[in-house]
Amino acid sequence: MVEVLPIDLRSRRTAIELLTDPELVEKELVVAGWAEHIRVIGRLVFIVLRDRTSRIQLVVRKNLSQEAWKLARKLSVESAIAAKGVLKENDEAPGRRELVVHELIILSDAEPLPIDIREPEKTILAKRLDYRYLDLRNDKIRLIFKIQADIAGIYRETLRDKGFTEIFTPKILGAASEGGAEVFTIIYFKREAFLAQSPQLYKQLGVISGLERVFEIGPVFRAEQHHTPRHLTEYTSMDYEMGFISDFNQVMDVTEAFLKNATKKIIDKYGDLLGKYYPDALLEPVKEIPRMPLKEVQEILRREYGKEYPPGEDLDTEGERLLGEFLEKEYGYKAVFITKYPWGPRPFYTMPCICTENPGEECCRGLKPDTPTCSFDLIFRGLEVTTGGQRQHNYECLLKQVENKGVNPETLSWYIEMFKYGAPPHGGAGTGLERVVKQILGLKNIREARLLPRDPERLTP
RNA sequence: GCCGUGGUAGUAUAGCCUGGCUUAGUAUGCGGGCCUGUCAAGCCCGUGACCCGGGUUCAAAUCCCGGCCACGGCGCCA
Repeated sequence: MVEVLPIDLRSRRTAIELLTDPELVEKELVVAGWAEHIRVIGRLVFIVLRDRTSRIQLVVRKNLSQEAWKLARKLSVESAIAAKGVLKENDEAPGRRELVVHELIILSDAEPLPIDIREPEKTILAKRLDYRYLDLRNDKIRLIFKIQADIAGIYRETLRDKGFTEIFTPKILGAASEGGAEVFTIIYFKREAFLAQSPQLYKQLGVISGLERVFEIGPVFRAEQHHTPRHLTEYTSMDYEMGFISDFNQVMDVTEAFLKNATKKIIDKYGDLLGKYYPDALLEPVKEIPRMPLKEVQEILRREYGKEYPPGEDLDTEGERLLGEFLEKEYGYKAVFITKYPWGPRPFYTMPCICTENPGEECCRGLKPDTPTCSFDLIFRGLEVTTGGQRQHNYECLLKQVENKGVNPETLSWYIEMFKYGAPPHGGAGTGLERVVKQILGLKNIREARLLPRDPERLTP
């Protein structure tokens, strides 16, 4: 038996149509959505109905439809409902229009809500995440994910326009690829396998394969027990890799184009809402991104804040934050590329600067922790959002670098082999999507920027 | 992983320091009632809580230990 609803949802109109379409006034219309507010005023019930587009007020009068009125006065907040009625103009209605209802059905009744969805900041984030589907009923929260989707879209657009091909690489790996970050071990039938912590090696495969310019937007996994507002164990990495570059500035150009594009388009589209909902949101697009060698940055931090860094040391969290503050205050810069990181903290495939200045087999001999490399980080509003650089494409040098880092070449044999067959000079970068979203919106915690975050404790929902 | 702080109704908090003065306070939600122009509606009535385990004590929300969880700092990282 098929149950036929008394209201046909195929003729459903959206709230925004009811509010704006001049043709619809005085017409009989169907709407459906969630009952956001229910106000019972005696023989009169006001329901604010919310759908994906907007909200429209429904008025249910006892003298018009006793049946609908009875349902309406007992309706619970956030129930899914559908209504049929006549659209009227009324100065007292929000948006100056309301639907005078003569038929109402409850599609799905809602129990009392376990969290306050009207003001999300009143409930602790952990509780909101337990009920994320209810948390998202709030416009302000849904906005985060609309912006996230757009940022991923802008990344895709930016790279396609530059001739990059989107690829999809494995996330289940037979060998832990990069070292550095901890990897998750999983059981793959009867064998041990690993979750990808980065698409790095596969992006390079994409370049060498002849695609030349590739990108990927996909999940990566980091088995690190961080308890910070900027780490997740699973996040979305936006990566690209490009061949036939003359130096790593060309790589930074791509990341720079993306960040400028993203901030401009997001602010153009959502600037008003950002200002209204997120007091710390970025309201000015990123215009200029200076490129400063790490040594210079450390010199500034020493001079301005008295921070000391031994040679071959990366910045610490405080240093990143202070640098962001300083550049913003002094020059109005929202973002900065820190370049020429020393070999010590960088992975084995990183291109040492001496190899680009004086190519040859000798260039990668005797790399020391403080040897500068053609690599960079992008700090956006005081937080590292991107890491990138030029990669070593010389087979002999690569072997030396693998050895220098103490990586077992056998687990990487397929990768190292590639460099015997015409690997062009190349480089690329990886950007954390959630970090970009966090920094644009000025969110306090990265978990807010992930639909269903995973951290060392949380595995549900 | 180390360090710090915290865990009280559905939600958010007060009480904890100085154990008994508490029938655990407040706001909001929720249930019931009144109301034909509400718009975070209003008014009246009602409902509901000390994270788990152990210990100290005549007596534990309160003090001690362990666990779990949360938030943050650091290392590290996108």
